[in-house]
Amino acid sequence: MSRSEDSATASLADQLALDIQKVVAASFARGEITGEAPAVITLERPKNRDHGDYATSIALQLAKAAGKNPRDIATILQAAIASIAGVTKVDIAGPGFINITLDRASQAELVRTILTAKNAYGRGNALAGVKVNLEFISANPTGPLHLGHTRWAAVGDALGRVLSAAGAEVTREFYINDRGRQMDLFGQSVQAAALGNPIPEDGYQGEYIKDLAKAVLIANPGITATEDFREAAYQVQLAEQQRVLETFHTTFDVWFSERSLHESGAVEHGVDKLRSQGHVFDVDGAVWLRTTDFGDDKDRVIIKADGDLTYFASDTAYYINKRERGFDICIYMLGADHHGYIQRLKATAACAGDNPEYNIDVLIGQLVKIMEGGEEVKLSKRAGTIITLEELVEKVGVDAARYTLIRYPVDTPMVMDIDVLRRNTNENPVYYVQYAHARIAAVLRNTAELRISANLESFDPSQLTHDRENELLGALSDFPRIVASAAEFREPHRVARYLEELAGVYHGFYADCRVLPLGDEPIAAIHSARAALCAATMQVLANGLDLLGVSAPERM
RNA sequence: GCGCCUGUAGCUCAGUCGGAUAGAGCAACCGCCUUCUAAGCGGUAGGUCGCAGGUUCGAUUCCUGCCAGGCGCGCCA
Repeated sequence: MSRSEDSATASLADQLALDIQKVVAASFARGEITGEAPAVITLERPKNRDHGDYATSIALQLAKAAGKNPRDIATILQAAIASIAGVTKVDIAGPGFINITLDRASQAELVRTILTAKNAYGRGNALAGVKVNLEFISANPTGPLHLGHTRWAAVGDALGRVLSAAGAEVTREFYINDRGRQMDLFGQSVQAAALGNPIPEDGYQGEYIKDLAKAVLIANPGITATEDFREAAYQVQLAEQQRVLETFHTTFDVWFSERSLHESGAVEHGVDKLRSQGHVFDVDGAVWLRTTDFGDDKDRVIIKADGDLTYFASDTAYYINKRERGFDICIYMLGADHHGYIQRLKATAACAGDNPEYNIDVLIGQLVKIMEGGEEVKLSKRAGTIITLEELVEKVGVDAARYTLIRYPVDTPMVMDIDVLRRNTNENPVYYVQYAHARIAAVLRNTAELRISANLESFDPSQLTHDRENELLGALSDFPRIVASAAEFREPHRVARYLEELAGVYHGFYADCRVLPLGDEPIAAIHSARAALCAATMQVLANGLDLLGVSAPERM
């Protein structure tokens, strides 16, 4: 990543890595180490506190090419690393790890960085200038949003925020499947319900169809044609989806209608474009795309022998349309039952002359199971036992629902236990994190009352030398790279896990480091330094929760 | 049959440029509120990282094969 070049935002760790790189390069220049100098030095934060603030395994990596023992390499570098500004100790451990301990006061300068940057702390420029189209949910407008959609509503929205934080220009898009057989069945079902006829065999059976029928009749008295029912019900259902998503704090920039794709001639345009790239052919009266040129199992039909367009035709046209609207990266978030689409979508991109490794990114979300009252709630569309987004929110609230859905990687199936999410204990991680935020808010209310300054004017970093303070500073310093990696890997759950870690570290600090003076103890520099550290922590918790679309309460 | 995902503590799960003694929460057990929010903190116990090979200084992580579970393979949408 290119962040390290930017000295204004370079963290202590980035700076240290650059300094070590110079030290290593100098050693190569003097011929003390032979082989090739590494292009970049990676630092890790050791799990064990005894291993210093940062560690690098560079000596182990260089040993073989240099024909030396890794510990000898480490010894060669030791003194020079120790002379880097801010480094207080360099130890060689185990097979040749170099463990580096930094001056605590210089680490505490981070508080200044955070309180100055405020809600910009954590933002980066790894994706600066990149236009991203983020498509998620894309439900049929033929019914309420259910549990599977809800996972994407939470994760997709959070990913959008994370990508923006990494500097990308993000457009969130919802593709409305408002065309084809499902829509017709939908229209017929609503019509039948409105007229009191039996709903067609393969139609929509859910209870909500009756409600839709009622709403449609009230708004359009005298309506009779199937088409009119379809259109009226479509508008009501779409508006309903939009309303529910709003309550879930998930927003879209573009609601893209599949119909508009056909009406605008985008499908023909897409076929032409693919044909001009040489990947379209005709067999048995149908028009095909040779996706097998790019790893798909079989070629795909775009236009059927009877002249109708396949669903795949819309997909290809839509992709090409996105690219022509100027998006560099098109991210698709699809359900587990669509994993067969990855190959053909990537092949489509390749057929269009794009780089399938860069221009298109398909994420597959696995299923969500629901537990309630100790047993799994069986979900079946046919039996009408689907759980809707709205019902989930009624049961557990927006924050708990969003947070829980986001904190797991999407490619693993997950289980939501409704009973746990209703509990206000730290079995429920969202409360654990929010509580840390509220707890700090309470502490800062108290410091303000005692006129203890949490301001930077009076901030003295040399006060923060306690192990707990140092640990907290270390956790705060991780935030920017967590955000960057969440964006890079499209994994917003990393932010949630990080927040749990940070909250835990804060709670530990709180237990051992008193912020307010005890009894008639006079107010001293330590109190205000700790107050500033609390304020910095609160800022990072708030920034992180904001990336997840979860509230950061001041009182609980 | 082919393809995608998963297999880590009793349970739910973290753990990506391969790194040191594999982590968290819950459940179990033992402690900590006459001064900041106990929705919290500290401690004990709990593991053949599905199995078997391979790659190397080093593998839960990368590769191959196998076993188990979930999902999907239409000129349907």
